[in-house]
Amino acid sequence: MRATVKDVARRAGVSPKTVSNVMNGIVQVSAPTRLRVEQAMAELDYVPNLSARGLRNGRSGVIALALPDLATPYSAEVAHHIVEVAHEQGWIVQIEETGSDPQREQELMTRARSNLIDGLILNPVVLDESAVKVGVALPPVVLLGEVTQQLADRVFVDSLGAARDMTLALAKTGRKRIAVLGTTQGRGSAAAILRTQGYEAAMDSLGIPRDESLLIPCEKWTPETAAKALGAFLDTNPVPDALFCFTDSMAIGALSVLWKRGLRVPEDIAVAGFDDIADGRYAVPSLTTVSFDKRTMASEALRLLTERMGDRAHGQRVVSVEYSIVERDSSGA
Amino acid sequence: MRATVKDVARRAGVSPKTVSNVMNGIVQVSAPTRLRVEQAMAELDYVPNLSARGLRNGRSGVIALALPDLATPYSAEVAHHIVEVAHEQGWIVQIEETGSDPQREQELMTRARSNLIDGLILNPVVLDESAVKVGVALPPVVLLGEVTQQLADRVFVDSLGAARDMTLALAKTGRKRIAVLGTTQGRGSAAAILRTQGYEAAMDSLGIPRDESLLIPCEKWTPETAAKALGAFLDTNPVPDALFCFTDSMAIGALSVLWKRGLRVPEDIAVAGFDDIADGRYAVPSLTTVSFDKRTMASEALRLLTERMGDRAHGQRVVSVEYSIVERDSSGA
DNA sequence: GTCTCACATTACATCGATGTAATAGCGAGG
DNA sequence: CCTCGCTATTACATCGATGTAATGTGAGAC
Repeated sequence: MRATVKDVARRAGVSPKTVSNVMNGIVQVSAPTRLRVEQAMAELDYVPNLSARGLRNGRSGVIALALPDLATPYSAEVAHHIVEVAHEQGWIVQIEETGSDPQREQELMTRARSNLIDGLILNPVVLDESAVKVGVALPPVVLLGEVTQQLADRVFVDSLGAARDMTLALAKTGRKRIAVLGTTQGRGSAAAILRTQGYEAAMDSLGIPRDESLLIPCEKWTPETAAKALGAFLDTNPVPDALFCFTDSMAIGALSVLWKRGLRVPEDIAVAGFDDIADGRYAVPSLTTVSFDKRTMASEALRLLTERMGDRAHGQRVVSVEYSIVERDSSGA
Repeated sequence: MRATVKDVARRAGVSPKTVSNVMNGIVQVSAPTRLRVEQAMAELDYVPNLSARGLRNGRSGVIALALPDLATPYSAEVAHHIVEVAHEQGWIVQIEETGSDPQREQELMTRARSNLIDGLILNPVVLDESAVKVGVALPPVVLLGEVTQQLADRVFVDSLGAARDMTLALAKTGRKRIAVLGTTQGRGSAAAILRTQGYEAAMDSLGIPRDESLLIPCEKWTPETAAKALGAFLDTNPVPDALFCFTDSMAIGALSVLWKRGLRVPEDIAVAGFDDIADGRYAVPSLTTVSFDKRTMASEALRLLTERMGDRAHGQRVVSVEYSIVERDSSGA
């Protein structure tokens, strides 16, 4: 059986509450008593029961991280940084995948309210509208990325500005027929809309007439779907000068298709992505992309969350993470 | 304030225990009573407090997944499948990163014993020896992958066999100077040792004399380190016919270096990896690799874990997941 | 009509840690 | 020497859900 405060107390010859006081350090405990208790804890190999503590305190020390799909390189990198930062601050991280299953969102919210978690970092992609349920009965929530409605604290990268700057960077070398991959028809994700707008803003400012046919739709932002979408596009359209993919994952799928078709990157067509995932650096050719510090993103998200948990925050706060255009071989800089 | 069993009981005109009985369904509850209780739960938007339940039951419904680094594509894919399978079975998953910090392992074990988790799935890489601490006072543990000592239940892919088969597959097209990337000097990870042995077994059976210089060491299995290691190798050695990288991540780093040096894959050199990560399919050229079903791996790991949690398991059990050689463009099949 | 027996329901205690309020201990000032 | 006042420590109740043992309720058998 595992030791409890009671056991430690008995061994140290004090009351359970004194043991608790030693652990929490809020109430004064005399040096000799503290020493005896600490020794007893060590001897019994005492480890506090977090369920009991959570029940009593109403806090569990656990935060949840909800992402669409952990296997996506971008999500994985974000998760990595959040877990790392959270651990440094003593938080335990629970993973929730929202996937494509809309019911999962409901379960997630239910679980979020089951008191096992003190806060939630949510990367909404499919579930913009579901986030509406972020109500008063829920623990604090921080959103990651672009959204259509501002419903909670949020950390994001300026998709519109970044897409505009990337388009301008591609145009810099004289390329005019610039296509984008990843637009959505009808109501799409906030990121898709904003990145498309950024692209169009850049084309407008360059004085290049808009060409609807250069908007290559791709609902799911994966290499598979991107490859398929680009393949279909190339079957019926002339090759553009440049291709701006809305994520690096899509760009990797695109590079694969271009290579298979014998199109040289960047000679025949420049390619760029968004997110600066690790794989882009080792793509063939290495991928030009929109880069930002995911570590900063993670620590800002955690800061917002913990501040709100401590009731030291009011109103909805928004933190923008700086981005930069990183030009690698795929755009022939 | 959130509703508790007491509130639900009051509203339904029954005792708290009856509410509990309705939820757990072990004790018989008459249909009308059950209905009243369920209605009351719905009206009050009742959600059970998992801390309280965990305290009372000694079970939290949470399992931990410990990986070296969540940002690694392989780890991310494994995590994805484990989270997915676990969620289907109603488990909550907590993520722990063991990283390169050896002290993290200790914290991990401590946390594992804090009763917030009912079981642990551990992917040991750096921490073979630390797993020794897997003692009686710990919750059930399942190991993922190769280890040097059999310390707990385990799910793995036969690294030696797979490495042998891959080497044979590369040799099939007449290639004789086959190098491997990812060997370790001195005591390395179990996987590194076994894959090296598999390669050597294949070379022996082919009657090709061993050539120590073709063992390219690379301690950390990342694209960065692989690229560096391969670059250094190529600076001082003739180009081999084929290169078997011990992970797909390393292969991706390798492809990048080969391309930068103007070496054509597979014409000048065939390349293969191990793990069948999604990116490999979209590498340029697409990557030949050792493939296995990660979903099966995940569900087997969870099966072993839950069986042991239910005391329905004795002795140390080992499950081997089948692998296959998938030949894509990088080996010119 | 009464007695049994089976089953549904309840009162109470419990899991482990900790806040609250009361107590014990001790030194200084009158 | 006694009281006041401060600090370290303790006893007890509490968080919410659930197992245990006891109680209540009904149908069926004689």
